[in-house]
Amino acid sequence: MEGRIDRIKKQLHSASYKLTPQREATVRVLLEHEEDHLSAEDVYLLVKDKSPEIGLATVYRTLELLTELKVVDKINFGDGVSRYDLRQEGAAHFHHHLVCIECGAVDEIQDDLLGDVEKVVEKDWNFKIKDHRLTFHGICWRCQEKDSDESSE
Amino acid sequence: MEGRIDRIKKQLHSASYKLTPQREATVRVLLEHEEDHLSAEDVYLLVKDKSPEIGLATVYRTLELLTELKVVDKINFGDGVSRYDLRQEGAAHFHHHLVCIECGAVDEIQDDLLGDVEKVVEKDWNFKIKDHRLTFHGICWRCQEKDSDESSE
DNA sequence: GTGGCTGCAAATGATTTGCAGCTCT
DNA sequence: AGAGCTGCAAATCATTTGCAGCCAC
Repeated sequence: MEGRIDRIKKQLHSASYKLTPQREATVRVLLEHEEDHLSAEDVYLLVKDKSPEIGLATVYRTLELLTELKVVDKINFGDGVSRYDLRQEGAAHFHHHLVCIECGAVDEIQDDLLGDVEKVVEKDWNFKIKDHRLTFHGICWRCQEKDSDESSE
Repeated sequence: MEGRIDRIKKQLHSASYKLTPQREATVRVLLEHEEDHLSAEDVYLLVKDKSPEIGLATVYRTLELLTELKVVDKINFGDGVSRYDLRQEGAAHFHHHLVCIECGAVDEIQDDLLGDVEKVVEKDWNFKIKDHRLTFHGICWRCQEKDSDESSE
């Protein structure tokens, strides 16, 4: 984890930004909650536990900065808030999401499933792809089990 | 177009809603701008041309209603606003989008490119897919031409 | 001592809501 | 007269911005 912070620090420096204590605290929260899909408010509350003086605006500014540097991706699942998701280090493309319409859980798919699809799009639509967003909405495995338990009771 | 309005009217009725003049005006605007990706404000301004008494809140309420009935899909391209996109009649799945990061244009792909990918997700992640969102970000064909023109000048 | 960075409070902008009035039956 | 629907204005919520102070080099 320290190594990862160091690398993010270098990324900041090479874009002439500093890793201030507030920024570091924010990054640490993101690293500690890599599996989650935190909103700015969520991040703010978590950072506040460790660094109570931090302001919400600073968190927003830091998240914006990290988005710009492609350390995180800003995503939107259709509720009113933006969520921030750490990129896998070195990942060429953004991972995909499975959003459960019953329980709201969000799972990640790290595999790149779109290789073939992207070739088709680049060729047939003459579109030079830089990034993508793919989200499936449906029923997660947990809810499928839960549902079949209930119906058999 | 009249047929389509009739069918939407039936959909509303079967969910015990009425096709009021304001709702009809809103639906007509959506049909006339099927290619576009209008925000609520955009729709409001266009409806206002024909029916100046309409209120913005009514447009929001109508768009919400149409989303619930799956007549339109609410989408979000990462700018702060929701956009509303008519579903193709009878389409099992939502179409895909190509967002140009240079000019902002949004093109649609109606083909279902995800058939194989969905099979993999359903099987390997045990996820029952109900819908999806796929958006590519990159350079559209128009900007690619424009860019190469400029560099050869 | 200057520029980057911060916290706070105020501003903004999209969307939602409360409510009184209207419409159609 | 009742239910559904509307327009308006006010409220709400996420996010952004202005600004004075602070900190590190």
